[in-house]
Amino acid sequence: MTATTIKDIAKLARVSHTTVSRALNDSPLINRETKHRIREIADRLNYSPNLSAKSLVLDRSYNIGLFFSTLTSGTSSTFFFETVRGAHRAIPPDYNLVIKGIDDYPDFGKITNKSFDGIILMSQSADDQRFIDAVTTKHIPLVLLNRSVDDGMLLNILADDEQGAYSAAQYLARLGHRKIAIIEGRPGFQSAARRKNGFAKAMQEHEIPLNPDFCVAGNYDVQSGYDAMRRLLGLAERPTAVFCSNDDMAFGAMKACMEAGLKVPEHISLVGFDDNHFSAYLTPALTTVRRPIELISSEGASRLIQAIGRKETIAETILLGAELVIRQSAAAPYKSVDIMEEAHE
Amino acid sequence: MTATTIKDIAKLARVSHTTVSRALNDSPLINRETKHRIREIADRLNYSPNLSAKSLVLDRSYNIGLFFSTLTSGTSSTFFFETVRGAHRAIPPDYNLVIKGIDDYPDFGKITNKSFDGIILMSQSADDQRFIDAVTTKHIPLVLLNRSVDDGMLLNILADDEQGAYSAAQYLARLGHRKIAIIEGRPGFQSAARRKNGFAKAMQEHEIPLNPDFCVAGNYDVQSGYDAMRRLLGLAERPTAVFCSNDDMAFGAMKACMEAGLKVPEHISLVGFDDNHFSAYLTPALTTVRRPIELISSEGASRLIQAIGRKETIAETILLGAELVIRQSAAAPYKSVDIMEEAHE
DNA sequence: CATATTTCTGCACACGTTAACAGTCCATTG
DNA sequence: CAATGGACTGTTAACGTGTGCAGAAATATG
Repeated sequence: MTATTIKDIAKLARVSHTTVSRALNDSPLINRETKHRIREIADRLNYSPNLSAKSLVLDRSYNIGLFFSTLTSGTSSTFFFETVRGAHRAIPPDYNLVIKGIDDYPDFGKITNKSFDGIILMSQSADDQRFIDAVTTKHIPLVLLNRSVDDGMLLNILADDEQGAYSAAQYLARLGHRKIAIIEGRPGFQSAARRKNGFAKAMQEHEIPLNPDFCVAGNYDVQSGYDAMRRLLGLAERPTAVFCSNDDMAFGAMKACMEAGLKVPEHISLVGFDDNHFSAYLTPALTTVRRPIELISSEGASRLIQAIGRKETIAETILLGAELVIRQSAAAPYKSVDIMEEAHE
Repeated sequence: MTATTIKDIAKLARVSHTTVSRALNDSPLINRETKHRIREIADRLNYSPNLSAKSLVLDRSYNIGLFFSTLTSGTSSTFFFETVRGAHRAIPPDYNLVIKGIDDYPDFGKITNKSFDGIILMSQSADDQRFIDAVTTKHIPLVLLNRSVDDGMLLNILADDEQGAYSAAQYLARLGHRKIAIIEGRPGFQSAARRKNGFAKAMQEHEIPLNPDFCVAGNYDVQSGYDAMRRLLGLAERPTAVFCSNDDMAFGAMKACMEAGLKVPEHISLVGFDDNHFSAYLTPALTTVRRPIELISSEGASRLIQAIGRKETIAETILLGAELVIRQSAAAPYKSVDIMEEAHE
């Protein structure tokens, strides 16, 4: 009934448990034939080592913590799924991928180098800094995804949000838009700031002044995109194009447009960010920016595994390119088309 | 540098490590003042118990495995997210929620009652049976979500798919539709079969014969919904309403309709299943069936925790109601409206 | 043949915790 | 005053592994 241990195997093989341990770990000290014999017995008994005992003596937990700022809200499901999947893919099967929210912990005392061999933090808020400090002072290997902290001591991996937003905004400008609005991301999230920066940079290069009325708040929720769009449509002078800081908000925005009787992209152009699972299947299909979340996550996980093996920490910031995906939700502005047509005639 | 242990505390408090252990576990054997003194020292040293050592002696891993059939494909992100979130919510913070795919394991030898205190299986395929057998023969507490196995020994928790599909199909019939098609779920998935059953039952009650041309295959992907719809639209006699076995496929189907110049719900009615995060924000908003995934998962997790505590297994099948959410993607059929209008005049 | 060397195996302990059992001390009882 | 019992605390072993060191056996070396 109780699980078989190396001692059971030792008895059957008439050797000491030490020899069994060595044989199963393929130590060069053990005779080939003895190894063979022991392994066969182990197989026969369906032996599987007790991880707790191993952990205790080897000082490794075989746990990799995948932490999110919170699991209760503010995370989109596609984002979550891709992150988990990326990490899962890169982690050897003998490790446990443990999902946690930072807000599970009243304090970080219980997080020790015994409980996690390494931690992947999918960081979504500047509030995570306390957590980062706690983890680094305990010398637990850490990779930080999605946000950069130029601590000089951390491995950061993130999408180039600024460049991504820049290409999206530039695309709108090149289509001929001059009245371009932005629905911003959740306040306090670094990604929100970076995307706005990229947007602003493109505006500046095209010599389009940043109209404060055209910069409306959002929080990455579908609903907030809907609300923000209604505010924009209530303006005396409406924008002809809107850059939404993520796809969820673009969904909401599109809904608001349709309710107002506006056709996308004929009357108003929309661009999103993230390339959600569903974005290609909207009508019109959403032009957006693809952020390689799964790649970020898997890259982070495999670097973490490496760092654990080598017992060294690497400090570096890696930006993975975000790529504009052109579909149907953005087109040349109404007016501009008229003007061009008139010019042709 | 090395973490503090109860022995360190013992030295400082001039007691034996046993006393420390008892004090920290709030044993009634220890004097109040002694407890106090010891706890203060423990706090001061930021003591946190070594979980591996605890696990070894208590024979509990503090790991709860959350298994999916696979993590690489075939799982929708909202489904995944809600499942994880539900389990996470119900599990005490000192447990680790470990995410695994069944297909991570070439064989199940490494899954022992030492590695998991309990297992939650979000089962999506009949192929999971081998896994279920392996887990139960090892006497690891198990709850089975989303599928039922009337093994007599298992706790099953799932949505009442049949009833849900039945209400959706009945709704379409009551709207006046007679030419109703179904886009089916992934072959081999029990949910696919149950939904089709519910659909068929409603058809039967309304004395609508099941037209084989109107039963088209899908696999729960957006793309498969799109493809299936195109097949339906290519039929000589088109359906006036389509029940899609999940929302993802409904998305694809809606896209196909629009491309064909058909308006939803004016020309064709669509109903989905799952109530995805985005379904309410489609245009038209999708009428669908809400399946309480997060509730299923959290209910399963808390029952599992209970079972682990009491060291007993409960065998039961719990069906949680799936509820029709009426929005805008289904309406009375074209023809029927005309007929009714003529009758009124 | 004696000694040195290589090859293999076992003893004993360690990891950090819990728990059965055995004391110790003090107060209460007869 | 001895005996009994209650309230604590300590001794010791155990959980299942891995590892330094010592030792045995086999082989090579002189």
